[in-house]
Amino acid sequence: MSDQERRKEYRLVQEDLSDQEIIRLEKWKKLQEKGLEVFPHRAEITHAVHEVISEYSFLSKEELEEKNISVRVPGRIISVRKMGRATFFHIANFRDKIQVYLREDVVGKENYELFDLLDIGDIVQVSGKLFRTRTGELTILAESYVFLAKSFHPLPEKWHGLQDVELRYRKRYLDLIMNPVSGETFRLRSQMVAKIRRFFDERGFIEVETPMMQVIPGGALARPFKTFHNALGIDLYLRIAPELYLKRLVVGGMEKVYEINRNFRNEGVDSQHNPEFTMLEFYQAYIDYHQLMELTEELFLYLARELHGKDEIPYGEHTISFRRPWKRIKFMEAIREMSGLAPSRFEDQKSLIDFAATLTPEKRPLSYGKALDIIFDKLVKEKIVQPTFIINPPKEISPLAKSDREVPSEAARFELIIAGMELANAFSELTDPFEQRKRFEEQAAMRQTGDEESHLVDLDYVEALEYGLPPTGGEGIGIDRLAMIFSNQKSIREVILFPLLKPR
RNA sequence: GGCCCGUUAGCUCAAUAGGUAGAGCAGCGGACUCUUAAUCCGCGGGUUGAAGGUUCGAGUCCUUCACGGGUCACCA
Repeated sequence: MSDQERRKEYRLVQEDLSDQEIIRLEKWKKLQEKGLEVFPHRAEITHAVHEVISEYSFLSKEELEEKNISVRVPGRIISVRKMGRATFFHIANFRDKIQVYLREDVVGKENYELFDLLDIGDIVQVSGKLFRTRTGELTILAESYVFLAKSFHPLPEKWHGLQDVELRYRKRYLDLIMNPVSGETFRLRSQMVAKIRRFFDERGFIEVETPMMQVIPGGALARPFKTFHNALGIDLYLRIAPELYLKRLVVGGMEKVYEINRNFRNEGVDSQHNPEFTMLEFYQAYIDYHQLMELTEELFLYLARELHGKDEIPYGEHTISFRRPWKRIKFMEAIREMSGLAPSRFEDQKSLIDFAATLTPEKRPLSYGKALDIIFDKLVKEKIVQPTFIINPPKEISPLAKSDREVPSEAARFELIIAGMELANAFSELTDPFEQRKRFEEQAAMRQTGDEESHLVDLDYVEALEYGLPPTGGEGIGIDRLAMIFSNQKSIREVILFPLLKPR
């Protein structure tokens, strides 16, 4: 058969086949001709790779010989060292690997030669006895092996792994096969989420799921994605936050409630933002935002200890300490102390607003509160490294929060900043239905002036408040960013398995 | 969306000043029964992201486009 005929016959997705791919397809055909099942249905295994390691890696060479342990382990071939009539190779799964020793005098000439039809990347099951090599590595002395799956494409280079960032995101499976650090990051994320659930479950919270598709997207200041329901003939929005639904549940008597789920915001993509991201929101009746700060400190310290066994963790150039108590500083003081602006700049509100306007391309007139928010974001946030609660921001940028009891222009709210990123946002929830309605109407007025991120009026939610929302503290924590902190990653795309990319 | 950078063999990267596109890994053939980036000998592998342009000659210079990374803007 000519190369061209082969290329036509083998219908791989990728149309131009390399020599290496044709060779792999030919080898696979030969396996077929030998009567081997080329797409087997199941494998009878005794251990996964990591189970062999966790159960037996502490046994010495002598102990292994004495115990004579047989295992049947599946894995992907990731490296091969052939020396005539003996071959060493490693099989791997996720982030664990184990060596296999294949000898012609053990498996027989025919089975040994069959190995020539296998390639790096193929998945096999190896049966044999555990032993230690001269250099002490735990190894399976193969007595037999079974073909489980063919890899028709060559894997990336063994030493450097897969470096191309775009390919790592588009073909995450290759990243996971080749780069152990990546597997470790996602394992840590999974454990982190499990620990968060345990933390809240142990404190009597119940986990719920609320609508992702909403008629009025609320609970945050952001632009939504729009979609359409055919049968009902209505516009729907992917949620920007679960907040208003969770508070309806507190009205209904769920006094401690949380949700871990996706939010969608129709905004830019960068190292700290993905259009869909995972958010933890929790609400506890009868507590205020000061008690939420205590709870937040507890949660983060618990996670640091459970995931890393210590109170301080490295993040880039820094060491972040979760030791309590964390710094608390008023929003306005943070701006005065850290923005680098001269004290005289704060004497005149109008000139401050004009200055803030120079920091943003926004053409609309800014309110005083919005101007302060911009100055905080641009000049202050990035300077904060250690966990810091920024408390009492302006009320007008906090339409769902109670006012501070002493300074009514301030909100009973905090934002948690770590490593220059906003990790959490929390407040004493506004429970007064009349005030809530007024705030919504003010937001609606802002929308009239062109602010697309202002909150929409949600009278159904106001009606829920009219039935009585107890005093409640509520908080949202960005799970992706939290995973960044705990896995020491600088880009949100490193902690999201399939970040949004333009289609190829 | 603006600006800067990148795109060369399956992968990781080279290619002085514009002058015949190379190496390592991977692959193929051979030697080799404790190797682990195995080693040794030999061989094949490319529309240099796409399309134009300048030039005797373009991976290299110019223009446009595509995708990605960084940064700024919006935002958590």
